[in-house]
Amino acid sequence: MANLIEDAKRSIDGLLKNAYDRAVKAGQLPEGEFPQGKVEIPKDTTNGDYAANHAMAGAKALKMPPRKIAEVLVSNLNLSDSFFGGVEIAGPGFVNFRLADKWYGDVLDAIRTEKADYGRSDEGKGEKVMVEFVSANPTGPMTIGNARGGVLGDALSSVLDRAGYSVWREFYVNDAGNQVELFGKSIEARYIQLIKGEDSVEFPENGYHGDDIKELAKLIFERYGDKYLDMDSETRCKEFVEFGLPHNIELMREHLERYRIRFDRWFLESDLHKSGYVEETVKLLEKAGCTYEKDGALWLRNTDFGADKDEVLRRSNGFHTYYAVDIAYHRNKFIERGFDRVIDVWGADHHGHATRFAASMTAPVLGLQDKKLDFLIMQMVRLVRGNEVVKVSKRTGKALTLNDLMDEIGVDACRFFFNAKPDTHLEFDLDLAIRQDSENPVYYVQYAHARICTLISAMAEEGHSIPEGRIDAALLNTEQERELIKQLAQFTDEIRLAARDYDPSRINRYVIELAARFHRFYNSCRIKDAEPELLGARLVLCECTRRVIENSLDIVGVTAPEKM
RNA sequence: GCGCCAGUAGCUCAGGUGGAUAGAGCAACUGCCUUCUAAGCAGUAGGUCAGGGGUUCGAGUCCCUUCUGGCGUACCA
Repeated sequence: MANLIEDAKRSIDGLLKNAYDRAVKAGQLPEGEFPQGKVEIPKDTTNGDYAANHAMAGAKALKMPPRKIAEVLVSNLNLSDSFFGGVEIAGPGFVNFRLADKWYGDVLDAIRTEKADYGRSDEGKGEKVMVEFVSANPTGPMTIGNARGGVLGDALSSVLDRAGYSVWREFYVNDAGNQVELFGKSIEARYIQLIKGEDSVEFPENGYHGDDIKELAKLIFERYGDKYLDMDSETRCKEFVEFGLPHNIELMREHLERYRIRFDRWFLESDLHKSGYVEETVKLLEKAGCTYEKDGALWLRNTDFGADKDEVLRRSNGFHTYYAVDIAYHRNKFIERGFDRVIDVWGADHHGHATRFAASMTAPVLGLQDKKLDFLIMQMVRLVRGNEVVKVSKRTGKALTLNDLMDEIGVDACRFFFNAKPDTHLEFDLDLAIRQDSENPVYYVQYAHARICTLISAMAEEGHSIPEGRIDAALLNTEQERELIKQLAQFTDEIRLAARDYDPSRINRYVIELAARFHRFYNSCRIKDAEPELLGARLVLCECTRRVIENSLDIVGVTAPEKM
């Protein structure tokens, strides 16, 4: 579980601290608190591989000009046996360190030892985290929005898992409530229309207009004929729902499987109703005096918890609102199932709900004081065909489904493309995305991987296998080789940051940069005609690069092809 | 009205919690394949970081304000 970047940074902190102590002992610096500085990787490598700003940060406390402090510190540095081979002072007082061969060798060793586990850390200390995502309504097929949420949730889960959290993926099935009733009525209308003709019955005003509903009606007719025609509407709708929901859920499961997403659990909303858990949770809030009655409905005093408005828990018709169910569901996640942290991946059209809901969850009676509820709010996807905006609406039934999209552009491109920064709108141009050419960055990365695979097997055929054991990193001394190794070293830290910020799209950017550095190396450093030792060292570098590309793509859920 | 998210090159976007001369990709232009995959590489050009104030050694990044776009503000979920 190596993180050579953090190791290097920590090491610089230690080296400077020792230098400071020596300088104080020699009377060169005033005694006091060692200045808290930051170690960074400069954009421009002429400023070294790592830059420390301790001298600048300590200028005030030590009452000396930063450059002078830097000079004293550097003159007291002892770099022997460290990761570093050189140091210089630059600009207003930066102390710039240059990495030595040992560090580069350690990076390659770590990758070769840890293999598929390279990139893992114990940052999360096994904390139990649930990521709930997709949770699409089972009343119809999944859409482009679900495509984005699916990748974000899945990649976030992967990143958290590798960062040392214990991760649980969950799909919440809204198989109860208003929209399910509407679902039944929509099938009913289509069923009757199918038998008695288009104009025989009016379609429900807010019903689901999609073709999938017609197909469900057709399926029912093919299987059971007109036996539902004389039934009373209520029973008929109930039976249609009982037929349609499992059918749709199974379809979603299939499509998500194709999308390379597998959930640990599909949690049914209806179970919360059946078990009485919703009722129990609402009673809890009622007893604690968090509610009041108005206009025949039961309201939650949400403003008491900092929200901007109160919420209805039980409608005047006696049914619980989604809001009450959501509170019960999350209470179940934390209390009954013991998750320390829950991350809900929601679309931006729910963000208002998220803030109010987060307020509700602080109600003391729920007992979630030491629990953590977070939201990953992703902005909307705007579907465009050239200059034309494509409307996405389940009701009109004209939305492009996730499955259609996978047919059109392939799963790899889909997964890679939707793993974009969550908090910006995603403009998805279908004309562009449908093109399977170099414009799509996924090919750029996959090409690098395939290039390495064929190279390694071609070399093997010529009798050059990858050497065992530690290689002499001093051989890999060109700028391109050093830059490539530095990028390989960055992987563990990149995962840590992606987990910390709930931003798995960092891995996309990371692996694109990794591929770029590999291509640069490949173009400037010949392998085939190199001296045997250098050839071996470069093969090791190739193999390490291949491994890290594979590990990265695995997080995003994209395949790493051996040839293209 | 109020709240959340965004505004960086012609287009799509990065910018590591305040650091050194703001970066990629695409599009445009110029080079590099009898030599390991040219789905690649090297280079040129392209900027009032939406506007205006402020905080400090130092701001794309933090604070205030104005403008623009998206979303939310249901006894729907």
